[in-house]
Amino acid sequence: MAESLRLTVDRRSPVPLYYQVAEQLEQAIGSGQLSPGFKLDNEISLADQLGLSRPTMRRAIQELVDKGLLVRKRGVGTQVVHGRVRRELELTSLFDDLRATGQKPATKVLVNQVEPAPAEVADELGFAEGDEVLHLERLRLADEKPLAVLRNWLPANVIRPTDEELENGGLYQLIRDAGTHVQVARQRIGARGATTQEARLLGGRKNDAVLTMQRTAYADSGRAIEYGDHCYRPEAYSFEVTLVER
Amino acid sequence: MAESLRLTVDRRSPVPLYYQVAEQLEQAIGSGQLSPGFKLDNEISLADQLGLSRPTMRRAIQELVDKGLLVRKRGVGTQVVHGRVRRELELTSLFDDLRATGQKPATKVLVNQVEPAPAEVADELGFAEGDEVLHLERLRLADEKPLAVLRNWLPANVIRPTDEELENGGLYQLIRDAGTHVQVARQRIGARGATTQEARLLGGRKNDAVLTMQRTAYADSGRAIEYGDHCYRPEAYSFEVTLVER
DNA sequence: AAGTGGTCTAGACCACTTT
DNA sequence: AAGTGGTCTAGACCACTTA
Repeated sequence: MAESLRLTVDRRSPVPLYYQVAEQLEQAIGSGQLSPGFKLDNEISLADQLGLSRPTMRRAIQELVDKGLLVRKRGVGTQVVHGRVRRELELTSLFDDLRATGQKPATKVLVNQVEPAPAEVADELGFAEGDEVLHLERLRLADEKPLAVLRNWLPANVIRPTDEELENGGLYQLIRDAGTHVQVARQRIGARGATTQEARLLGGRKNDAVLTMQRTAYADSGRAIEYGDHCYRPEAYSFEVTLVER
Repeated sequence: MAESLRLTVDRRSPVPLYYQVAEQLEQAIGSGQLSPGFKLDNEISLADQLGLSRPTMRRAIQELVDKGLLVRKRGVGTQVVHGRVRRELELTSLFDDLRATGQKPATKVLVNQVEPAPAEVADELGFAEGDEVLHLERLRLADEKPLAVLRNWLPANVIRPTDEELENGGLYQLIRDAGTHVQVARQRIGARGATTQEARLLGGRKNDAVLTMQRTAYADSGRAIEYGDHCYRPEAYSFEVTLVER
């Protein structure tokens, strides 16, 4: 089957070649230009068409396989996955997520102080109990409606934001601005009934179901940079994950 | 810093070299032989020590970066991530998960019949409304206690299990046994209050918080192979995800 | 300046699937 | 037998970080 795409690469660009190709393929799939089930040319042929080596073309394809947009089968070929493409869970903050989807995020700061780490927090961050940590509690709103209660603890020497800084952007933006790069985060997602305080903040009743997420994030130095314990109004928020068999 | 590890590769083994190395590194991290914060030798040195090319060594390291066990930083090096390692969300069935963690899984079959696809299901599977699908409803128990209500719909020609087969293993095992390889699954995780029926099955009350998961799985042919709508007792189950910035 | 990971090449051989 | 993706090599040059 012939390729109906016009892929191009710009070798003067600082953007990696594999990334340029992956982006164009992703866009072609997202726009429907490549329909579900469409069979791509083989890797060597595609590489030749673009003037790339096979490993580079292969890496471009692998990016989309990892995202769940393409499937590969040895001896057979590479095909576009059937089914709709949804927005993925990424290593971005809720604040950025909301802004990206056109909802108007807002933040109300409830707690912003340095205090000794509670046992659970010290455990998650790899600290000793009682070491000083920055404790944040925020109510996150989207389009003026309460969405989530966000509790976070950070090592005291990462950031010291003002309430105003917390109201104007996401936590991860502040961490990035401080020159710290978050590379890995482990999340545990669950559910429970809302506490009285949570229900009041979120505008529901005690024991209403809330979606919960506990997260520990690590900087590229390998050290723990943040522990978060969040709860969300489940009518307004859910997590999406794509799993790929490798 | 010198490497304190004894990594070896067996070139006669059919197991890929990068995978052999990744496995040994993962085990060394998991066993504590490589402590959090430990700095690995650079890629070229490690490759030389093992008699591998740099791309192969690099791929071994990348596997563990993707799993969130290592972090890399250009100009600096590769380090073991601080913090505990948890079991990951993988493309396995709940049944296998439970067995792997030593809990005794059991299944009670509630529905096992072929019927016309409801609108939502047809939409998720990419079928026309009314096309025939296999509809399953199961109550999953762990150590004799109810854990989850599992509702699944599959194209009618994938499997036709007996109730007994469903009671003795996981759905994914049956799909694999039928020669179908599941490569990609998209999951949406949320929460809500239990319905009356769910509360009765799970041994709770109506409106108790339940953790929910909707999943669409795709075979390596790219076609949708399963849609599932599950709910879990949140005291007994949660999802874990590792996010990696690439 | 030295060392690190990030990208890229141009091949090679193999395992698996389909014809 | 032909075609596909999976693995692997032995280099190369570059960008970034640290000293």
